[in-house]
Amino acid sequence: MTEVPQVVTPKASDAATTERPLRADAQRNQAKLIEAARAEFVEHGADAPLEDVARRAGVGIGTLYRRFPTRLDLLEAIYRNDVDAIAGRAVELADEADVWSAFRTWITEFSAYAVSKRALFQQLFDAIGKGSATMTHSRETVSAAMTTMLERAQQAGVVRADVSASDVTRLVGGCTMMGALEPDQAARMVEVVLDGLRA
Amino acid sequence: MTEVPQVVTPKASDAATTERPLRADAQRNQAKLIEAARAEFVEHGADAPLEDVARRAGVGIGTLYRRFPTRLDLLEAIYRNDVDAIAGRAVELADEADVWSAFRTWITEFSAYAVSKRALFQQLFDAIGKGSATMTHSRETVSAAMTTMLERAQQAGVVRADVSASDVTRLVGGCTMMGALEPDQAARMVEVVLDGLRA
DNA sequence: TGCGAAGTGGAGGACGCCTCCGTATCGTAA
DNA sequence: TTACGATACGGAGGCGTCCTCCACTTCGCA
Repeated sequence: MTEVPQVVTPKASDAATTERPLRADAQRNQAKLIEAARAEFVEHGADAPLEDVARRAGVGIGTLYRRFPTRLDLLEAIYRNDVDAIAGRAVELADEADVWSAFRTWITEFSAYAVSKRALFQQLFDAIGKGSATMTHSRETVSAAMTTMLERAQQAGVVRADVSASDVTRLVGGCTMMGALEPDQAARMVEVVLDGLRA
Repeated sequence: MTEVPQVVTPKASDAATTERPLRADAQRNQAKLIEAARAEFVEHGADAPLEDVARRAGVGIGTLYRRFPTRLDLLEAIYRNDVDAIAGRAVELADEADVWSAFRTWITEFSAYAVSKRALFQQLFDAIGKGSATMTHSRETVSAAMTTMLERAQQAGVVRADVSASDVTRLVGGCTMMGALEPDQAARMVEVVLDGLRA
């Protein structure tokens, strides 16, 4: 219900490291594992048995462990995947004729997603540190998407011109990440922020 | 180093429930278990084997499980214990001649403790919910201690009069609980707050 | 001092974690 | 197309932790 991401981008080898790409079957399995893990973690919490994840993905437990040596690696992969999906959603929404509605939709989806995964983020964040490649990637990706959405909305004159992308990120982040809020309370706060942003 | 609490108050049956008190040996074991669990969790993280906790306490694993059916129950007991210790510390400090120094010490210790256990709290909080007896007890106890410390400091004229206990709690809480801060960064923020509070 | 209630301890079954290596599949070069 | 090394797969099994269960011990009241 608050699940935004579905897009499984097999992800071309990103960083500088010159590793040869995964074999085709391995790539398929990796994608299946991420998908299965997401589903399993949603249904049974973030410490569902990894054997169940492997079974659901239709691969052996050994394959899971080769690709994701720890549970955290799996969580990290899901997270990256989700961040990419959120950015992808911004691209999709860029086609919408109603610019305000597109902006509004994106912010709402983004924050709903953030709320639903707050505890998970905290855990990841604590474990891998804010300097990690994943966190940098996440910051940059979200920031780029936010900039795109915001600039379009500002050029169309539906969002006030005196706020920056980082302001908006901080505002929305503040509504969703701090404290243990009820989802609908966070949603109300986001409504207020959106109201404040509208030109 | 950031470990404030040592006081193990065996805790008279608190709520309304008319349960007969624990037998003396059971009470001793309960205290030993809490103490051992605290030590074990500090040394090996919050998912140290419960068998080790039992061994360290010098009791059987069965005894541990009878008293604390889940790991969370144990964490909860430690937390309650700690909250009581912090409140106890406020009482101790009420004797200090230098009122400002006492206030400052208490706030510093309080926040250092909060920072050191932030992740744990988050976990507990998410698991048992803010309406739980433990959380209510915690809120009330801390609030009472804060009120005591603050009023004394205000009457002595060392802390500005226009702030309430809940303001201060929120300020300090804000420095310590939000985001994944480095301990010394949090400490600096607390310094700033203290500076702002001084009359 | 005796006796029932309360408490204890730890063996053992269940279950999840993770490794290891024989087998299968891929992809490239001829 | 074949052939062959590199790459990847699967899952049995060893290990460690969880948690239950119940025969035995201890407490504390009369």
